[in-house]
Amino acid sequence: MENWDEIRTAFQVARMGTVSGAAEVLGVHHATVIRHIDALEARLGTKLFQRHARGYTPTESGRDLLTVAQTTEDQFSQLASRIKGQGETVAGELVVTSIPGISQLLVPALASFQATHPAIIVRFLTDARVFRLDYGEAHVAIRAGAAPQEPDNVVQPLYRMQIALYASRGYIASYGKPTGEGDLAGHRFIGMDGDVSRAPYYVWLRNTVLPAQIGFHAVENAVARAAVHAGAGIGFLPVFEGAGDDNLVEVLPTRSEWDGPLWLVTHVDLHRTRKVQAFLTHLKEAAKDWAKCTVQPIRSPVASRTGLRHT
Amino acid sequence: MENWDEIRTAFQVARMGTVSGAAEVLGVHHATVIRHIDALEARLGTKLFQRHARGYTPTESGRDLLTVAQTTEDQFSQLASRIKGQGETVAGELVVTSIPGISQLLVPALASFQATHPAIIVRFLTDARVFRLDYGEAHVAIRAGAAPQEPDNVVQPLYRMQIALYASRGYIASYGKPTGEGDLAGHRFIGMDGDVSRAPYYVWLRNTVLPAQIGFHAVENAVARAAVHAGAGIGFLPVFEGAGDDNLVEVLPTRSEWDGPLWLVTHVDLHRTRKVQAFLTHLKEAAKDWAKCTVQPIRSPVASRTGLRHT
DNA sequence: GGCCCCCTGTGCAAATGCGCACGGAACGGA
DNA sequence: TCCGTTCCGTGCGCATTTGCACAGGGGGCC
Repeated sequence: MENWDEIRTAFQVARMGTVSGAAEVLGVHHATVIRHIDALEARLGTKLFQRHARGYTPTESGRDLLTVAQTTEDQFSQLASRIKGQGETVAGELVVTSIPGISQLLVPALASFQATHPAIIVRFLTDARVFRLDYGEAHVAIRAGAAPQEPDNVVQPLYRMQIALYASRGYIASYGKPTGEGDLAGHRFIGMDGDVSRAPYYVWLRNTVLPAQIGFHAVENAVARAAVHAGAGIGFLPVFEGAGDDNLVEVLPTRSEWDGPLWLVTHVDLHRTRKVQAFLTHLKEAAKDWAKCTVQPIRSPVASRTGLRHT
Repeated sequence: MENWDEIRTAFQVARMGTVSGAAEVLGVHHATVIRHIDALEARLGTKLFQRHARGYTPTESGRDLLTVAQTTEDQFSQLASRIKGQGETVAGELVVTSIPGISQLLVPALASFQATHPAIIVRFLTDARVFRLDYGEAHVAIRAGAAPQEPDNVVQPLYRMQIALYASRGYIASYGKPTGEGDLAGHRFIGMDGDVSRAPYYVWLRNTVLPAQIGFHAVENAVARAAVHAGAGIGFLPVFEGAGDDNLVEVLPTRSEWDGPLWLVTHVDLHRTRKVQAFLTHLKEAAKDWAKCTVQPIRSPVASRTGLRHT
């Protein structure tokens, strides 16, 4: 049953009862309609219509086709309205992705967006691998680091994440608190392997302290955070995490060159839809508040337990 | 939502994930597939797919289209199997039409055909007006009189219906029984108006007796039959009706020139289908038995009552 | 009974749509 | 890092499809 257009033509003929009427509805010449019917009947090997001078009367097969195609047309028109309308409504799935490290920052904004638009279903993908917008894996991505350069992606700055050096109270009790940048000798630091190690503050770290001082290497931000809590050394944390944590002491204040910029990335095809636009404005509004307040960190069981051991 | 073929193309792309794969399934060039997708998206004003080098990933709209078109394809393939198969099976509706006067003859054959093929639904149309086969009003028609000449109709002889002159026992008791063709003076006859009056036996009647002798004119065969039963005069009846009726007396025996030929008529488009062929052979088998036995007439209440009044 | 209108059906020319070819890009494996 | 494969995307020439015009036929109305 190939060639669905011929079915549509036969459907209109069965509905109208005449070739001419169907041709007018379909916006084609009546000769085309006749040819479609002839082709379809030849392929099926059965007459769909009784031809006479006053029009075409559907046979049993033709009436069967009529009912089937009627529902098809209904389905298709409903589909068309859904597709045409869904670009204009804020509803359906919204797939957001980011690196896991900033999920604490984003989840409140996602939750409030979902609360504002109940028809929205949020799907928040956080994974070590980068989800690709051009493969349709997500509507919106929040990326950290250098501005993404991929074509067909709309990139706009979202937030400058301030970074500072922190140590746990236990570490300070054991090794003392450095007085400044020049007083870092003899201290132990938390470093990173992998992509994150190319972040400007880790580059600064490798240029400033001896390699042997970096005694703990992680590949995940969450592990580095836990290491700082556990007193394994001095490590970089976002200010929104470190500032609200009683167990942490700011060793060195933020520096603008350490700032981790966050980028709001969308695919150009989805950027103009109302759903994505609504989320972008919502997220940018939320980002204004990130500068004012700090986020209470969620203590993981491991971090809490090892942190308490030092007190 | 015009152009169902483009929906079908988009459906295959969504199913396969690649333009090339869809093109292979559809049996067209992949350039055609791309053009269909582009046209459909332009008409809908929405992207149905995320394009990338490894293929096409359906968006939310594309996935919606996928599910809708999937059911459509299922429906169409089922429809095709039904239509292709129904020409080969003896099932579904069988619409038969005839003049009302010979329904008693046909109904037993229709009933036994329905019993032989339980999947058949018989619809027996008897009406004063002639149903037109070329308008698809019936599959098979049983016509009486001159051989039908309409084009596109397949006509074959079915049966020669023998006609004789009958009177009720009451009429014979009152007016006597004519001894032969020369003894009809003073008797009263039942005549017909309309098309039936051109039947050869009614022509014979008008040529043989005086107009004033035809004292009762009917437009329906059933009325004429009832008039004979009621003793209103001598009238023509098929032998299969008159011979088995105790209330009737044969006034003049059958003559071959009175014979009412019955014709089996089908439309050329339906003639070759198995369903119609099965019915034609069944009916012709039944017609062989019509010559041997007579049909017990169904007494209408009026005919019975008035007929008894004369006894 | 005659006229008119509507509907079907077909030959022919034009146009849309198709296939083909090539270029480009990306992913995976060696 | 290079090469091979597998995609997508586009310009060009051609074939199928479409539109047009006209003929033919039947039904209804006057």
